[in-house]
Amino acid sequence: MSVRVRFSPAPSGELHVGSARTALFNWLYARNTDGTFLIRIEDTDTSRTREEWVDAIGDTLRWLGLDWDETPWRQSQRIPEYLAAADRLLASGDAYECFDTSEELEAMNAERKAAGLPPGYDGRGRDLTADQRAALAAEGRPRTVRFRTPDTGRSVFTDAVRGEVAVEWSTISDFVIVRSDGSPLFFLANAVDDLAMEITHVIRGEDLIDTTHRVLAIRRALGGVEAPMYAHLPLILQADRAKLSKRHGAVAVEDFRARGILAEALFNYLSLLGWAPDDDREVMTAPDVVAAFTLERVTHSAAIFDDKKLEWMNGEWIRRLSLAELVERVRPFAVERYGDGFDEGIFVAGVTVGQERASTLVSLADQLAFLFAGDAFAVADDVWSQVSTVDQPAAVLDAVIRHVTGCDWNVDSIGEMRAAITELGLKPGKVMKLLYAAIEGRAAGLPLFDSIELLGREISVARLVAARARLG
RNA sequence: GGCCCCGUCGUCUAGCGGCCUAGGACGCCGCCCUCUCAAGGCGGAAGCGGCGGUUCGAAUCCGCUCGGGGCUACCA
Repeated sequence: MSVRVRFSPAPSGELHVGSARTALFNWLYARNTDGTFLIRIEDTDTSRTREEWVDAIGDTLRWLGLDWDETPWRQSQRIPEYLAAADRLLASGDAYECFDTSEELEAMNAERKAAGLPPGYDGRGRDLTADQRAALAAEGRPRTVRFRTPDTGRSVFTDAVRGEVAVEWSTISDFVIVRSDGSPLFFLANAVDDLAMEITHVIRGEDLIDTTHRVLAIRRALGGVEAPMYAHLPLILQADRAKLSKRHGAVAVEDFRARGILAEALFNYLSLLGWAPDDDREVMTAPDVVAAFTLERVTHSAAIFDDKKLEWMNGEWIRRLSLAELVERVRPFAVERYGDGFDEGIFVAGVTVGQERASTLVSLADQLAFLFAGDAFAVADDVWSQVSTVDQPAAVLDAVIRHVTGCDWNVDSIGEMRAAITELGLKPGKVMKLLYAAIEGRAAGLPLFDSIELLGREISVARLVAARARLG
């Protein structure tokens, strides 16, 4: 039987890295097994769904390199299917109608809490007669449909990464599957669709592990024979071990993209959060990961998202890109910043020099600022006060100005300024930050000699002279 | 509170009874290279949560305990 997996995002915001990791693992499994990767938009909660997010999530998945195989399913277009399923459950007695108001339910839970009982529906609507239901409905009370869970016994399923997972049915009370506004809930839609889509493997976050029992119960009641294999992935946590949230920096994939993280790097990094190949490889291409991916090697414990390691990996990928490719990746960030003074030749030369040490596309684009600053170039006060404290700043600048004014115009000749500095009895490394600031406006940046060559003699000398003048 | 899942360096992980005086990577520290450094090279500190068992032998198996996370909605 061919593998069919699905990624089912709720379009209530941008794609979260946790969701992206779930999508990625589904995709990896499908590609590794030559199976089918499907998308299902879970938009039954109309109050939280926004159409723009549907497109945005698709764009993000494509950017990450995750392609899907068939037209995405939309739960909002399948409401009649879910309600028909609910009717069948009603007819078979697996579900029943309830007419409790939210106030009554709140009061019920308050009572249970006071009595030391866990919260949950007490089953008060289970045995209403048809007449009673009609009467309650006539009162204008809200009508919901609840699924009837067993009172005894255990629910057991085998998870591909966790093994056997079991829970007592007595701890799961009857739950709502159709809201009072007539719309279906997650559990129902999930069971109906996994059946209809012939999903063979459900790969998702561990936060959903407890819902599996309920979805599986509905599935069985609906006549589903063979259940899909479930695989619950460890959660991704932030540094304080709490769930990833917007309060703690970037959590949306688009945030990383905007920061200049490469899709290759995020793909690679996310692959290694909760999974590892059976060797020491870390920097891996998508085909490498696809070839090595198995559910058996998915790890069990929650993983903390390490931004530092992501940045390191991003640098690795920046170095692996061809120059032409890197230029195209940096371009939008550079155009955004230097639109007016943008010069293609200078830009490409700058990226060439910066590729070796950059960690993000944004940091690389930022380092190019001095090349496009023109007459607006200035060294910020805080930078200046930090770099002007080197030994003999005036003598250093005088010597360098003299050198740059007269030397041949190539990197090696420009670099001979080191000798001029040494002659002053100084170690070049100790005073270079002054020169970096004078030329690039920052204490550290693109390699200086290349930068001076790129800038040209006239502008370079002018900037050095300006710095000298500032010393007084 | 109840239920479920999880527990190897700060972090991601390798490990599936002897190959482990626990390996790799990020980060950190030091040194080197050197024109800054966000790159490169070399080296270092750093971990099996705890307690009992099983066994000739346990990071690996079992129990308890402690700790972390998740769920407990007319969200998904």
